[in-house]
Amino acid sequence: MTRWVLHVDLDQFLAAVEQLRRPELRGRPVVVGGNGDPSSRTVVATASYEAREFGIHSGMPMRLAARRCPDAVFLPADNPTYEAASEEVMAVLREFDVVVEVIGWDEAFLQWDGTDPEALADEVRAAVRARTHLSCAVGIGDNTLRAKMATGFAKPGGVHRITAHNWFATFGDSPTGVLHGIGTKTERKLAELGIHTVTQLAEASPTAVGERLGPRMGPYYVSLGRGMGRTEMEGAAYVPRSRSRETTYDQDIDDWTRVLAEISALSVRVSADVADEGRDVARVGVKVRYAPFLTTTRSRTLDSPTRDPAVLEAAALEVAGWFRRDRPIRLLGVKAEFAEVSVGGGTLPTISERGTRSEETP
DNA sequence: TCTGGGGTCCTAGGACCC
DNA sequence: TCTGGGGTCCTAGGACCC
Repeated sequence: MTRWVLHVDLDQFLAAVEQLRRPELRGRPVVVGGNGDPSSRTVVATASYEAREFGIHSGMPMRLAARRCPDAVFLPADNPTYEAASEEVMAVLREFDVVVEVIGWDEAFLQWDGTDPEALADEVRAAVRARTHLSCAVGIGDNTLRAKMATGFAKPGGVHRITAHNWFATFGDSPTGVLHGIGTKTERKLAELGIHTVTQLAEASPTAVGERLGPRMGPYYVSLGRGMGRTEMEGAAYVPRSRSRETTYDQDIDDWTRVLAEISALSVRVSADVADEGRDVARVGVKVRYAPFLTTTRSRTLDSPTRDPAVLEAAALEVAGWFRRDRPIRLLGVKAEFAEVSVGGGTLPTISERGTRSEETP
């Protein structure tokens, strides 16, 4: 028996769900995102494979997507429907003899001890397809990182395995940016240290990298280069640390009376989410993005934790009052950070215990 | 091509206390 | 007197991910 991690990733999830409930959309370029208006200030959440052939991909501004494929079907994101579809898939996964850790609507890790992970992957794909009519790819690894990276080779709808045996053969010469957890900024900083490839990162001194990139992040990045990841999944229900709501306006806002009204409205929405959560809030934050794209945040710890909507709104308005008012605003946001939570005997860290959290990776 | 929304964790500096 | 060292909390910002 060997410990395996399977990374299950649904193909073009949002577009697939839309094509499922509207069969006339099958085979057509479908773009899901924002309010469905391709002229609004939003980005693509998911593009169907047909749309990807026009060069449309997640994160791309809607306006550009519309220019690349004017005949695509543009749909608003219908989150409740995607959540429900996701729940169905996760329920199928939980029927296997595995520990399921949900990563997002369309992704989950499975922890499994056995001898033939490909056989399990095939069973999982078949079960998901039979029960939900959705297609998924499965990456197999000896830890989370390798399983996740394997999925890139498995898409769409296939299976691929990456372990310590083929890690360096597969990624050794690749740029560090291919690693899950290293983005463009970190890739650039590593390059400044003379570290360009995965192999070079693996062989780097964790301390030296830590001096440039932080005492925890430095050694963590080196571990990524070595292909290290978790082998124990978190099977317990996810407990959120914060809830937030934010809106980008199609027209910049200049009128500060309107700004405060929007902050109130956002705080009401956050309070509703907080009420659903049934937990007290310890800190309230406000985010302001000025035109053209300058983002600032301010926050305040409450005198005592509360879920009282009136107190949360008053705090949000107070914090909003600390911002400069002399330039147009394109985005406003309100965030609530929860006080400590106890879950099944254990306690999640309080806000003030941030930074002392346990290691994620060896 | 002017760049969503909802999250997580880390970093660093200053306040404050002993 | 111009000089400490550690520890915790708070805050703003950074980076990354789905």
